[in-house]
This record gives sequence, C-alpha cells and structure tokens, in this order.
Amino acid sequence: MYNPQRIEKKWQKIWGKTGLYKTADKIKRKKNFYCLDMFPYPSGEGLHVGHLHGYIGSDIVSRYFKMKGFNVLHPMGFDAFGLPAENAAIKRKIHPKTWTYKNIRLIRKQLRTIGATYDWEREIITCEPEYYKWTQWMFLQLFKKGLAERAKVACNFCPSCKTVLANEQVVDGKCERCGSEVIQKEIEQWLFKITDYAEDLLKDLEGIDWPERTKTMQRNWIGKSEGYEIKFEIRNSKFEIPVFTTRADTLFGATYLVVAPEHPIISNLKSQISNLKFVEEYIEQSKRKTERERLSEVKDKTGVEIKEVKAINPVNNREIPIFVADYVLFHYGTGAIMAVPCHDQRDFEFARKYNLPMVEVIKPILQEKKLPERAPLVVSDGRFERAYEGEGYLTNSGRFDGMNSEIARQEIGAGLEKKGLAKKRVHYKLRDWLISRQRYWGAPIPMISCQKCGWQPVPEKELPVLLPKIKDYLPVGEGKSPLAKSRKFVETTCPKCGGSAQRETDTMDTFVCSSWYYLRYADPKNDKKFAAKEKLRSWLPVDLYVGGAEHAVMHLLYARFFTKVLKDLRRISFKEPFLKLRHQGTILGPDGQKMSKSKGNVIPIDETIKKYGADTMRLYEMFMGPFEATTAWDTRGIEGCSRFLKKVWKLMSNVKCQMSLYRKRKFSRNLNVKNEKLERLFHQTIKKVTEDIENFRFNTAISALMILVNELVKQPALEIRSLKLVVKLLSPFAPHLTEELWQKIRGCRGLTSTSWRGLTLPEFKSIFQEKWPKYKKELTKEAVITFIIQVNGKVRDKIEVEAGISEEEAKKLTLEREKVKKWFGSKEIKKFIFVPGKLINIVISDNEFVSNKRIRLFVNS
RNA sequence: GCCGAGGUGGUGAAAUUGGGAAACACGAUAGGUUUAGGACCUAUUGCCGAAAGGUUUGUGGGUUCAAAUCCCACCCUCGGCACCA
Repeated sequence: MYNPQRIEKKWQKIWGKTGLYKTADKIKRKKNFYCLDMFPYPSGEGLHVGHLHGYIGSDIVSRYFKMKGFNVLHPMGFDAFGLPAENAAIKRKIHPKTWTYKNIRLIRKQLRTIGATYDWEREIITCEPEYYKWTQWMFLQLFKKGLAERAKVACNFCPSCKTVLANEQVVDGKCERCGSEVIQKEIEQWLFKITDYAEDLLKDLEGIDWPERTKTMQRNWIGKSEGYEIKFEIRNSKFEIPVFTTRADTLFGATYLVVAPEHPIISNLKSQISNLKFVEEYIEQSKRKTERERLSEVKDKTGVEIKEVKAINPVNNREIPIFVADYVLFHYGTGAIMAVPCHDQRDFEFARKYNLPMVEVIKPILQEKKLPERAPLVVSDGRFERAYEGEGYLTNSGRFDGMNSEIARQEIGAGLEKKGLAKKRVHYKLRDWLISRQRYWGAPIPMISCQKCGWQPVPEKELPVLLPKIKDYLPVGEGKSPLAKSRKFVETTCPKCGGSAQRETDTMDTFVCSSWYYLRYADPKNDKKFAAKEKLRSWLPVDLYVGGAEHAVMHLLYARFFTKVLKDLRRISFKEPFLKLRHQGTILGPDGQKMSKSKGNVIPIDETIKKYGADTMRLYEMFMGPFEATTAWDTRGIEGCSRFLKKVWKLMSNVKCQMSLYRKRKFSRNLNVKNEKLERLFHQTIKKVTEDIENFRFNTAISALMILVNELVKQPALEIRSLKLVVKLLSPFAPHLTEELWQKIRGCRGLTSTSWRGLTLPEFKSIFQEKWPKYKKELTKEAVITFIIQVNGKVRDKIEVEAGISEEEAKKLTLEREKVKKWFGSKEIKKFIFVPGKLINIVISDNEFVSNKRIRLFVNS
C-alpha cells in the first residue's frame, strides 16, 4: 500500500541529514542556476495551499535543473519586519520579535513538509541585525550618492497605522494594509530618488523575460510622456508660468491656463489678485479633501479664476485668463497646464462649466468621406459636444493652418524653442519613493541630526544601528515613531563635530529590506560585506524568480532600482536582478472566492497532507491548470492525482514480483517484449515533460505522464529501464514517492538492501543525483500514423499508414475507400490538398456540395 | 475611460507555425468485484438524432480547400491604472 505519510517524513529526514540540498559555492557561472521564490511574510496564520503554488513550481524547476547537472541555488528566508507583527504585538501584548519568530517556526515547518529543496543553511531573516546592518548600509550608499533625500512633502498618511505610506501603498485612496482612508499630511521625510532612474527602469524592461502584463504595469507606472515645456509670460510681471504639454500643436487653441492649488504663482502675485480671499478659500478647501474625495469628483471640475492676473499665449500674444483648480496636480509636470477646451476633454468640461471661450484648432482628416473612429467634436447649434483628442490638420493657427498635427507639434515647439520660450521635456508619473515609517518594527534609518552639522550618516563601522527593545510600541500619533520615546536610543553624538545629537527615529519601509535580499543569499553569513564579489559573480543575476503578480509594481520596481544603483556604485556588475520572472496564479477556495479565514474557505496545508500526502498535493496544484491561471480548489479534483500516484505505486509493486521471478530465472533477461510503439511513447513523453517543465507548463507534463503510465499498466511485462525512466520523469513533481521507488528498484537489482539510518550522501545515491533522461528526436515521431481523409473539409475517413506516405500513394488509397467514394460518387474532383503526414482533402465543386455556408447565404438573401 | 490578459463540454482544462475540437483529469451513468460501503476494474459520456448523419470553441462578418487559431466589428469576464496635461 502506498503510504505517503510514512515515506515522506522518512525522505525529508534523509535528504536533510545527508545535505542533499546544500549549495556549493563554486563551479562556473554557466553551470550554476539561481532559482528564487519571493520570500514569505511570516504572518500568524501560516500558509495555505494557495501560498504553495509558486513554491511547488520553483521546486520542480530546481529539481529538474539539478538533474540536468546544474549547481542549483534555491534558498528561502523571511521578510520579517512590518506592521502586522507590530499590530499583533500590541493586541496580544507580546514582543513583535517573539511573535515573528513564532510564525517563522510555523512556516518553516510547513515548507519542510512539502519536500522543497531549500538550502536552509542560507536562510535569511530581515529583522536580524546581521541582515539589517546591510539594509542600513544600503541606505548609506544611497545617501552618499545623493539618492536619499530629506524633504518636507505632502505625504500619504494612514491615521490608523499612524504612519506615512509610499504612493505604491495607497490603493483607491485607502491604506493598502488596513484599508483606512489615507489623508494628506506635510511631514519631513526620507525619500529615495527613484525618479532619477525612471528612464533606465523603463528602457531595461526590454531585455528581460518577464510576463508582458507585468512589464506593461511597470511601464504605466513609470508613465513616460514626451512634449514641450512652454513659458507663458504674465502681463505686467516678471513672473512666468511654465506648462508642460504633449500637444504643442494645439497651442493656438489654448484659451486659458490652470494652475494647481499649491502653485507658487499665487503667493508670488498676491498683491495683484483682486479676488484673493476667494482664491485662498478655494485652496483651503481643496487641501482639506482626501485623495478619495478628489477622485470622486473627476466628473465635476471645480476652480476659481485668479482675477487681474493674465497670461500671454506665446504663439499669438493673446491675453488669457488664469484659473486655479485641483484637477491640475502640482506634483506632475510643472503644476500648471495650458487649457485647450476643444481638444482635451477635461479642459472642455471645465470650459463649459465656466463658460470659457473655445477655439477649434485641429480638424479630423476624413477617411473615405467618413469621420474617423471616436468621432471628434460635433457642432450642434453652434456648440461643441465634446473635445476631439485625435490627430488631424490645423486650423485657426495662423501660418500653421492645414499642417498635419503630428508635424505641427514639432514645428510649433521648435519655433518657440528658438525664441527661448519652450524646451523639449520628458515627464514621468513615477514619484520618489518615500521610505520613512513612523513605526517600531523596522530597520532604523542610520542617520543622526546635529544642530550644528545638520543630517549626518552613521559611520559604516558603527552599523548596525540596533533596534532597541522597548516596551511601548504604540506610535506617538502626529507622525512620530515609537523609537522617539527611548532617550537612550535618541541621544547620541554627532559623528562630525562630536557634539550632542539625535538619531533619526523613523524606521525604513519593509520594501527596502526586500529590495536587495536576493543578493544576500549568495553569501548570507558574510559580516564584512553584503556579499563577496566572487560569490555575486557566480550566482547573480537570479535566473528564475517566481512569485505573485501583486508585486508587479512595488517590490519588483524597487528591487530593480536597487540593482541599478548598486551597479552604478560598481558593487555589482549587472543591471537587472531577475532575468526570468513567472507569476503563479491564485488558488481560490472551493467556492470560487479568494481564500480567507473570515469566509471559512481556506484549505489548510497540514490537513491536505495528512489526507493525501505532500506528493499528491504538489501534483494536484500543478495539474489544476496553467501555472499562472487563477483556479478554484476542487476537493474532488485532487482525488484524480491521488489515484494516479497510487497507480504508479502499484505498477512498481507488480514489478517487484516480476523481479523476484526474474531472479528465479523464470523470466528472460529482457523483460520487455519488443514494443516499438511503447518505445516511441517513452521518447515522446521525455520530450514533452522536458519541454513543459522548461516552459512552466506543468499541467500538460503531468497529463503526458498519466498517458504513459496508463499505457504501462496494460503491459504484461516491463523492463527495469522503462520503470526507471517513468520514476525519473515523475520525480520533480512527486519527489518522495519517486525516491522511495527509485531505491526499491535499485534494491531489486541487488545493489543495496537498505536500512535507511545513518546514511551519508556517497553511500546513498538519491534519484536527484541521477541524470535527467534524454530522448532521441527521431523516435519522438510516430512510424504509423492515422491519416485523415476529408471531403470538402469534413473528416470522412481515417486510415493507418506509414508516416512518410507520398501524395501519390495517399491519393490512390483514398480513392479506393468505399466510405470516401460514397461522398463524391461520379462527381468531378476539383482538387486534392495533401498535407504530408497529416491529411488529404478532396475538394468537390457541385451543386449538391455547395457548402452549408453558401446555402445559408442563399436562404438569407 | 485607458492598458493588459482572457472567453472552448456538467467541472478544471488540452489543442495557437491554420490541418481530426474536447487530450488528461473530475463528475455522471451502466456493469463487474465486494456481506455492505469504500477502493479497484470495464464501458459510455459536447449537443441534437433510433440511426444515417447533422451540429458545436462569447456574438456577427471576412480570408481560406481548411479557422478555437488569421483579419474586421461588437459583447462579456478578470487584473492593473485612472483628472498624468
């Protein structure tokens, strides 16, 4: 009987004791393979079957590459800092560290039970001083390069978590973690200047093997747009308002300007504004709005004219009014826009509401006397219906009339550039990464504030700045970290002047910790460097990175940023951290809903393993569907995989009987009756499984194995060679079962009769030290094929023929078939279509054989 | 609204250089085995039809000897972004 519980525990123990998955630091780079999982956050609930999906996939690939002869690095660790630990600590009155380590122990145990190949000696935990010393070191490098900046900025502040958040952590105006409404708050904060790398982050997406949707998401997030920055002078004033536009061709249609509420022009020209009180009131109002409120007003644009202040449109020197409105964002572009109501829907709505002039400057080009798609503005009783945002030719634009808009864009822009009124500019939506967090459970920011010398970095030799043990983790509200309560921590001396100074009390965003962890695995115990150069060289960049699509922008963007910075600092020699990225799909509960404790639809790992065994669970998770697809757990579906493994087990136990008969010389040496078809099936399966593993198509690999096994159980006798092949092919998917069978088969051959205790690697040769099977290309093709005979494209007959059948022969055989004859009788054959090795199609044109399509057409007309 | 992925049996899905639609599995039905249940084995299983045969890949159209696959239009689902000038 197949008893997974027994053999799985046994092999996990043996693999662990013999050090099968220890990774050696040597061998040439090209024979090394770095397979990385996104490391888990040690949450209190542990893992469920959904979390394992990616880990199983990467484990299959790791085992496969190992058998292919690669030196595989497959490490695991924990992203251990973060808010939930702190919140749990407050709630349960235990230290965040205690809580975190308790969870780590739980998850580590769970990961062991699935039989993953992790080299636990390389485990890293981001909340350990040995690790965050280097996180702090990274901060210092960024600081020294001018990439870490302190600035007073309007921050996203979560009143419930009492901390600021990065833009990436605000979802729909709500805190990504707790869901509370995010408010805007001006606080002095540390920022990483990721925007300096916007272009590289965009450009280098080209060369990496990542899912297209992930690349697209990053591209959109970076949001590059090219255009001109155009200066609008202000009448009777030395000030000017620069605006950014991608549509310089519409400049003649710019009938007013709009500035963001935060725009400096308002305070600069205070004295000139006749309705200052009104304007200031509006600004106050918009400041009080939350991000969500602003978003919900997308349709209804509000604004106030700044009276008595007029701008000059540089192309025609016309005086135009200026408005302040919060639909213009201060942080994007120049914080001011030129409004072209006829050719921008937002400006159009605003102009209509406040009754502002509209000038049409782009006419769509008629295509075949028809308006193009997304038809442009329509004039009804002298009024426009909507803005036309497409291309066309210019009108009402002086000497540019009649010019194509795309050309005019360059011409007008270049013309103004010559006069010094415009310059070419590129803008990005990407904003700098705010990394300060006013929370306890994170890596302290290694900075010291001195009254005399300003902000000073903690000297590298003094790292790590240890996170002090404090009793009260409650944040101090008002944007102060709980660390501020510890005088012992705060009070220090200035590294520059030696005078008394204060430490920064904020901690770093946990995404900083995870932005470089993949480097640490190469050399996890190094206390002189974050990792030794030669070790980085032999392992990095990561060959395969597997993890959830939810990290498409945050983690993956930050990690790429860090890699680029380190490359520029000459600390590493590559510019992209993850060469190949694959996302695992989400596993939903049996009810088709996302698994969650509150819905009660969580499938726990432990119970599943107890019932079916880890191998069955692994197999089923991979068999459910395509790796990246979202699929619901089917409590009955797993039965099929369980049956399959039982079948394999049974197949082998039958063999054991046969083997003993063989020893009694009752069987011939060659147990297999010569079976060419089976031989070919083997080669086809090896090819299929090999290619499918490399392409992450585990579901079809498993189905190929099922087909092979279904065929094998029908055989009266089998060669040992064949059995070994099946076991090897199945081994990455079901490692415990196959290791057991492998050792049994070897036992059959009389090599060892084993008591498993006290084995060392040289004595015990694991199946995962064996070579992955190879196939012969010529044997992956069938010798005899089912040849299809079609009449007018419909299958009418099938014949078994040799694969290499010629056209002549095929025609002859076809015309002899009674079944085929019946379909054309005496009618004229118009043509034969012969597809070698596949089919023949006889085309008959006859009234009776008018295709149904035509009949339908006929009836319709 | 924009960007991306997708839409195939009762279910998860397979087939994408254009060439047998539904592999593999679940479920269901019938039979065998069993004291019974379970397990296992055999057969059937897209739909209509007694059969011959017809018909079927979100909808409509097109290209082709031949379309799930290519082209055009539309509908729907999921994911992301969203006043980004």
